Amino acid sequence: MSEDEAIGSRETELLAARRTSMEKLERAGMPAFALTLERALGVAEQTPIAAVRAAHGELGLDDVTGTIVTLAGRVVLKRDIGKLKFLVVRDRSGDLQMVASSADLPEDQFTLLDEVDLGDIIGVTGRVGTTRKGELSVFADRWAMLTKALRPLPEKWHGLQDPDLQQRRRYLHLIADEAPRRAFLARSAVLKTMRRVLDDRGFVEFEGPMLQTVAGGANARPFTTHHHALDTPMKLRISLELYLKRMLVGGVERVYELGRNFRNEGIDRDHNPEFTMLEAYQAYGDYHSMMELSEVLLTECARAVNPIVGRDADDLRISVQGRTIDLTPPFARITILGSVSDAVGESVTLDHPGLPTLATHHGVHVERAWGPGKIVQELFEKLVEGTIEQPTFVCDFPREVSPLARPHRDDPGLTEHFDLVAAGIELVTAFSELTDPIEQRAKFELQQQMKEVLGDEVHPFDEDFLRALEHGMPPVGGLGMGIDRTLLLLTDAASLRDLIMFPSQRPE
RNA sequence: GGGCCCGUAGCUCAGCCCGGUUAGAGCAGGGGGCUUUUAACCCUCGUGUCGCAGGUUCGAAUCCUGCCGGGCCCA
Repeated sequence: MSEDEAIGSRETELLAARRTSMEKLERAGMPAFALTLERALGVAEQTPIAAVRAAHGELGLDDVTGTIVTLAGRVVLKRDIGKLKFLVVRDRSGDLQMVASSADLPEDQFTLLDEVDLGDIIGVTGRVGTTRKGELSVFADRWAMLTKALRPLPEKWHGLQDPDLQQRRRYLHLIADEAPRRAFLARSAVLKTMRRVLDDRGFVEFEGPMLQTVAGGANARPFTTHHHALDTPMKLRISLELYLKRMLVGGVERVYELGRNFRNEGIDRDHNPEFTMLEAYQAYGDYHSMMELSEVLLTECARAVNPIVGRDADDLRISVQGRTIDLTPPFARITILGSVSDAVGESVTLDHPGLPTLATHHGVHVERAWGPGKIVQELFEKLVEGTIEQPTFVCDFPREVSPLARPHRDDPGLTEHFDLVAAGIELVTAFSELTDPIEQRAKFELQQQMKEVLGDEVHPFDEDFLRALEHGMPPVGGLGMGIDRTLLLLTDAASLRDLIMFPSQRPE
């Protein structure tokens, strides 16, 4: 937006005042946008504010040391007493007060401080000490503008409250509030921890294609686009699975991908059109191996996130939505049929003749095309999933609803498929993977028939994936873990939008 | 898709129920003062699409309808 498009005279006036300050600085020979700290101030390195605090925690009142430091950061508060000015500077590690006295600074340097506004990024060199009230400060010998802010900061006490603006102008939210910074750091900690755990176990990180001609591996509407050079429609991936399995066919026995999936569906507190998933595959493992891996991944991520959100690193009893969730392994193991049986108060099996009636009785709308397995899954989601607080492996999903999992070793009507649920949130889905290409084709065909009957969009399935399976994939355990949902649990956030710095939004 | 709530200055919010001077405050900003402040303080300065459109009325930020944007809950 150019300045003449600014709406409202108040805003125009604020912007004009900052332009005027900028011009005054430059007329006085101080660039409003410095090249480097060294060029501006003659010092190459800033001292992190946390380091200044750590080194000078024991000073009493009115005690100025001989230690010279250089701070660089954003001015977040300014108190001007006339011949004495107090500015609070914020860097990545914390806040520290700068004291500027007309007695210590050259006159032109002191006068130019009038042109420093809240939000400007400055550099300061001076002695570390305390004021008469004991506030740790840097007593400035010289300072320089590093970057002039041409727009004002949000309200200094209440910050940026409008949830829409918090997301659209996340840069301001990050300045005004520590919550988004914690969310950002927690995500980084989770990603780093997952890579460490998997790398230590011999897994190799892989990057599969995001642009695909067939978007498979899940049931979701894809985003579509067009590749001009190939003159062909393309889709953004909805899952990582099918390309990781191709790598297994190719002989990579332990492989994982941490990456973005895209689903062209609704937005709410736990859905965003783009979201981050971990998928990991371990040859010669099965879903029991994946349970152990899930436990390690979740607890290690908790230890990494804990210090960021103010818990002791090893505290695995975390508070989520007012309840205490104990992440200490081993997690509980239940079966989906057992849990649904408990919820309805009678034994539920896949050959239970009254299943549709039972479901309707419990408020589940039953589609004609649904078989018993789908009804059981719906009953589970409606009656059980949200009530599971402590981390629990819900095991042995019906074959009908789990097209990529292998049949259960003890019951061919079920699959070796578990979901890990905690605080009512589904965190992990894992299988003993289906390796039989004939069975896999039959499953895909069944899924398509179901969609046709329901009138849903039918997409062709991935023939090359089936060809790869026909070349032979070793027995393999695989898991998919939602990173955003894991963060929702570990940071006790209210919504995914608090954890995704720039969530999908309507254009401004 | 259904229900409830919100939208007033750059930011944070009053005012709306029960219509009636010229729509207010704090922060930020302009001017002035102040050598120890801690959201500094004191004096002073306001050209706002009261989300948009329509309606009711002598009169609408305020009541009604529709729309747009956002939030929470449910599906």
